[in-house]
Amino acid sequence: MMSDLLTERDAWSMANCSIARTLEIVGTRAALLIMREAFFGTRRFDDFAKRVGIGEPAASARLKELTAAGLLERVPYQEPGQRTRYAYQLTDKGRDFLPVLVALRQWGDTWAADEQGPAVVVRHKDCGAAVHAVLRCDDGHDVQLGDSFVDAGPGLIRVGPDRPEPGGE
Amino acid sequence: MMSDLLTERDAWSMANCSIARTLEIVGTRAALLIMREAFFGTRRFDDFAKRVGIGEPAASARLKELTAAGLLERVPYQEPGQRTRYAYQLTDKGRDFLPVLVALRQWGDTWAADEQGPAVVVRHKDCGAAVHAVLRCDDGHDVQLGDSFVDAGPGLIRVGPDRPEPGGE
DNA sequence: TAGCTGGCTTCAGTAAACATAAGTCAGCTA
DNA sequence: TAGCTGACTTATGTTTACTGAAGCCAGCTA
Repeated sequence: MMSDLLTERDAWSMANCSIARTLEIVGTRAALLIMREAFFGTRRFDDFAKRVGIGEPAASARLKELTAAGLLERVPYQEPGQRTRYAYQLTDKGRDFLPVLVALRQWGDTWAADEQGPAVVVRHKDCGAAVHAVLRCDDGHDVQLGDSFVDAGPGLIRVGPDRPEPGGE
Repeated sequence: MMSDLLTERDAWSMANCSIARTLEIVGTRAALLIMREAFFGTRRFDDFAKRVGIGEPAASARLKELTAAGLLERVPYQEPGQRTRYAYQLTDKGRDFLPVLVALRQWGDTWAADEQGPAVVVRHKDCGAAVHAVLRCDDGHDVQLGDSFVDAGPGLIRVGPDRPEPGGE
């Protein structure tokens, strides 16, 4: 679980952290639940507010952020006898967020589940079996928990020396 | 991406939602970044505050919540010539959260990346190849984006009728 | 025993994310 | 043209998550 890199954790900066940068966009409860709803198929403003359980101003703010960030797009639609309206729908960028939601749901199902079982299940279109998020390496191996370690990437910013962590693994 | 269930989305309640329940525990930016640091090997109070970039009161509050929720545990340790101190370390419940962080990092690497590439890479212990979160169904098939749909689970609470979503897929 | 240090807690204030309620506006229907 | 509806926006207030600075306590070292 640990590499030598971690013994010099203070030697690198988190200024360039993909997790932190992702959370700048979807770091609120409401934004993540709006993404959940978008995957459930919700498209209309009022429905987002109602189904996420937030007020309209909050829905407006979060939808605007997610649209500006490119996870959702406003597309015009027209129902017969109605004027043109706009629906919020997932872009490719937004659709690619599904693994995060599946992983969150999966953790909740495992560790914070209701007695009655999960409310919703994501299924594979082809076979109908339940879908899970799993870890896999580029060589194609399944990666079990504890079988991975954190390494420096090309964008790592080093800033100074470090002291060792207590205990060790 | 959509099932017939979604055309009756208002017929089910999200009172029993694993994603929402998970976000009750780790729904803040600081809590998620503390979990990131825990996987990086950080164990001491001051280091969490410094490396996450939050104040000590915020670190204290979030660490207390994560400990109470069982993702972290306070374990005593003693360095030579020092008194007994406590370190925060991941429990099984906390370690099982890794796929969420991998998925978040992966999305950030893809869609909000720095020009220089990612700061850190998670690697497989056995082969050193980079680790990714992928979706797989219980029948063992890889699930591509768009090849899944949302279905009712046993814990679904139905509440009333619905109106159709605009547009359709 | 007097400091020093790590690991917090307390205090006071700010900022962000929310709530509720009311208002606006476009354009279809009557 | 007058109302109605969906989709917002605006106004105001509350709650939650933070910040910085200071204080406290245990126990090791001098």
